[in-house]
Amino acid sequence: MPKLGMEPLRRKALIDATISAIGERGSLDVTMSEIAGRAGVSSALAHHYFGAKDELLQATMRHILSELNADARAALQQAGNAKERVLAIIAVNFSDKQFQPEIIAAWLAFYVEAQKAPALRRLLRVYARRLHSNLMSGLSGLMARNEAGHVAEAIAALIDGLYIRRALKDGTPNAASAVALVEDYLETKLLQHKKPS
Amino acid sequence: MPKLGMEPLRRKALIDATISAIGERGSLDVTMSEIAGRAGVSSALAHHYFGAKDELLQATMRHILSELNADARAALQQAGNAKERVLAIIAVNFSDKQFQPEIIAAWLAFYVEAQKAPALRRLLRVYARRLHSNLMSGLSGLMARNEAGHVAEAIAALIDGLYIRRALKDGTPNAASAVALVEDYLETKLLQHKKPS
DNA sequence: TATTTTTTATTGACTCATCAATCAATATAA
DNA sequence: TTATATTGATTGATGAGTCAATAAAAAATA
Repeated sequence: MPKLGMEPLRRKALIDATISAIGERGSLDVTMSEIAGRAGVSSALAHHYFGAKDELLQATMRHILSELNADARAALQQAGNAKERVLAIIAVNFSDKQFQPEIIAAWLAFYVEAQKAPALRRLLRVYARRLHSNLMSGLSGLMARNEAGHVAEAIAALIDGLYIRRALKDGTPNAASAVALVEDYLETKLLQHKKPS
Repeated sequence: MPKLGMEPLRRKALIDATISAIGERGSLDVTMSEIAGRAGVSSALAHHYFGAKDELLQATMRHILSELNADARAALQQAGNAKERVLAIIAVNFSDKQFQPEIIAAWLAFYVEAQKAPALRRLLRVYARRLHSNLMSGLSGLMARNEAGHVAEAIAALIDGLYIRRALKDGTPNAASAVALVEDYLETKLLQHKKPS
């Protein structure tokens, strides 16, 4: 059993520390020392493994994105029909794992940072495209293609909007009501545009 | 004709400069010198009139909020019936004046800053409440009260979501399609819950 | 009106704190 | 004895906030 190097362990710990630090401060204005401290190492080591702060932030965003993606894939696997696919994607975005203060704060902060950092902007674009295509994978079986496109846009906007609004409220975010709201929208649209089968 | 002091002029100029600086940088990471420079004064003067940077940022947020509020009031004045009231509020949020890159960037940045700055958080709460009650002023005439509440929540989330998503795209934001999306949602809900009259 | 006096407007230069990034030095393991 | 892991101490830049000094305008007084 080969003993792995420290690198992957440290990277993971630093990324986790970054998320929790961002979650607590509510913004990317977190020092490398703060992050390193949470991970139990010196700031010099953080620089050693990530080079610059930007890269650590990018890696963190990439991590959040890939977790979300993994969850989405798994959920789609379980889904039996088209409608369940859509519901699955909605559910993933408001799952306990995703819809928690830390992660929400990180999303918001990264959205802002993406305004000046092209690398982050690219990452967020990837996320937007993936969300859209995941939604379409279900919606296109339920209504006309162009209609499905509009509904996907609306659901995506609803999700982002609910995230941002949740960030404003105190206490534990209530995922249930958020899901209910989005599902209600979907239900309404399904009644309106039911594809003849 | 009394010659007014410089204070109101400078304050206005500094707030405008703040908005444009935030718009360009895409975040609140703007120096006082940068802002002061844009307003054609020294950073010392900015401190003289506003004390601290936080206060300038708060004043800027308050300014944006009050402009939006003024527009909303004016639009509601014009509206004849309940439905027009709702449409008016939607229209205001995507008007040329509000739905422009600078203002959108500012909103986004302020949302993030509100996570740590209680004063800004309070301001955003006020905005959220006002938007909700403005929407309700029309919706409650169109459907049952509890249903109206849900629809108002959804419209508010859609608006915030469309703002945040627009920030990601390049080029001039396309307000028309955003309005169409929200209006389509409203239309659908009206068909579904039309109040018997 | 001409003058001093006071208030308002404005800035350059400075201080102080914070932080990202570096590096030489040390410890630990292969 | 070479590669990996780790840090304390340092550097350098940046930027908020202060302050004493000057300019300009307004008010008061002669």
